[in-house]
Amino acid sequence: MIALVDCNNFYVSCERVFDPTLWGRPVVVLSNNDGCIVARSEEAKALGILMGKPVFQIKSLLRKHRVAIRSSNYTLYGDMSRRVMETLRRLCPVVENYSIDEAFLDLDGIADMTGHGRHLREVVRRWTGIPVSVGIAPSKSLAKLANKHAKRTDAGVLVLADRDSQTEALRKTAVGDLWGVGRRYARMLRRNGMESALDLREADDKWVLDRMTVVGLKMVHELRGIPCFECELEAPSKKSLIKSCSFGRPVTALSELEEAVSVYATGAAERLRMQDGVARVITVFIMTNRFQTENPQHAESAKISLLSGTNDTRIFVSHALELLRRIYRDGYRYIKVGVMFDEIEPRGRAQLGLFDDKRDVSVRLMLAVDAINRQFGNDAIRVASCGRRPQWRMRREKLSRRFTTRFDELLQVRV
DNA sequence: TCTGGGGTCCTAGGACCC
DNA sequence: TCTGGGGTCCTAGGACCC
Repeated sequence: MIALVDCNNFYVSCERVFDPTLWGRPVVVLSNNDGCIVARSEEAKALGILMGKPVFQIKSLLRKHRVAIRSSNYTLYGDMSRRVMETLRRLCPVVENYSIDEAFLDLDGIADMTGHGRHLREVVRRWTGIPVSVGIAPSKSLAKLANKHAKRTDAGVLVLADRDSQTEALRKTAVGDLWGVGRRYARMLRRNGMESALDLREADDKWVLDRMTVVGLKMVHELRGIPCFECELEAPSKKSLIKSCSFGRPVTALSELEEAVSVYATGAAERLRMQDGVARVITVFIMTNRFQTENPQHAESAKISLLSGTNDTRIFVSHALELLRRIYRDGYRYIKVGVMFDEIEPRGRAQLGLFDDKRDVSVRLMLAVDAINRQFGNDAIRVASCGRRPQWRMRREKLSRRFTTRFDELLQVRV
């Protein structure tokens, strides 16, 4: 049996741990640049505030109901997520860290599933302050479903062990609410007369395969209680990596785009070295604001394949700048640039180029740079093209403190 | 004025090989 | 008139996830 532990309204819950005045009132957390709603408390959901909604469209609603607003604080959420996952690992040997706020647990050998679910819930709540829901079933897809229904119960735990309870839960679930059925598939399924998740479970294999590929077929088998997705203990290393962010305001000058590209290439390279990988393909893309249709639009990307993989920031930055200059056009109001690495391999296994020496110097230099930045702060050493005090940085006007990772931002309690 | 960021997997079709 | 059979690799695009 598999359990899915899912943190309730995770970003909002993180904010509430450190600010009790947020309890009992509507709270939303915004995306980067304070653009869209990405998390809502139950009270905010009850007001009809939708996920992904642009903030400027519901400004008056937010004001009218005195909704508390926070910018995304990923430093805080990342650290809180780590605490939740570590807590779960103490309680269960097999934990797959599925996303920032969800984990699959393998519960084989446990007799009292409901009791164990409650225990997980209580301990996580006590140790981290984060409320979670637990769904338990024979497959991941059914565990997801169980979790969705568990959220609506007071106990916060639901076990779907037998066929009857599964059938009942599937009957009550719209087909579009299933894990693995997005907007397009939902529309297609409804067109073919399938409204409930139960309809899809009963569908013909060949029919599903033809329309939803083997991925969809596996999911349908899982709904029948046949596990097709195992729990993965080790997080697989990334095969590609993107660093990109919208600007706080439109940018037209090449020099500013060059700074941004340098910063993103540097950041992506750091992440690459954290998984001890090297990348061979670099892509740079730029785009204007596609929602402002009255302005001229330009979106383009360019890429280059290196002869052999590298993790050297300097190499990435110089290629990325070259690619940017190739696609940049004067006179457009750009809203976003990004840097992507592909064909990532583990460093030890990477194929050397015909003319490479061992590149020891570069590897040792990057190790030193990372060590210095760890000790003295992230920007202690960087390439000069990153610029100083960039003007294009994203907006985060309602940012809470990094309570758990910075001494100078610790919560203060007065008695 | 204002609309997120970061990933994975699968398939079809074209180019190319012998 | 008539034009093989069997493969691999790559890319773009489409679907999904949080």
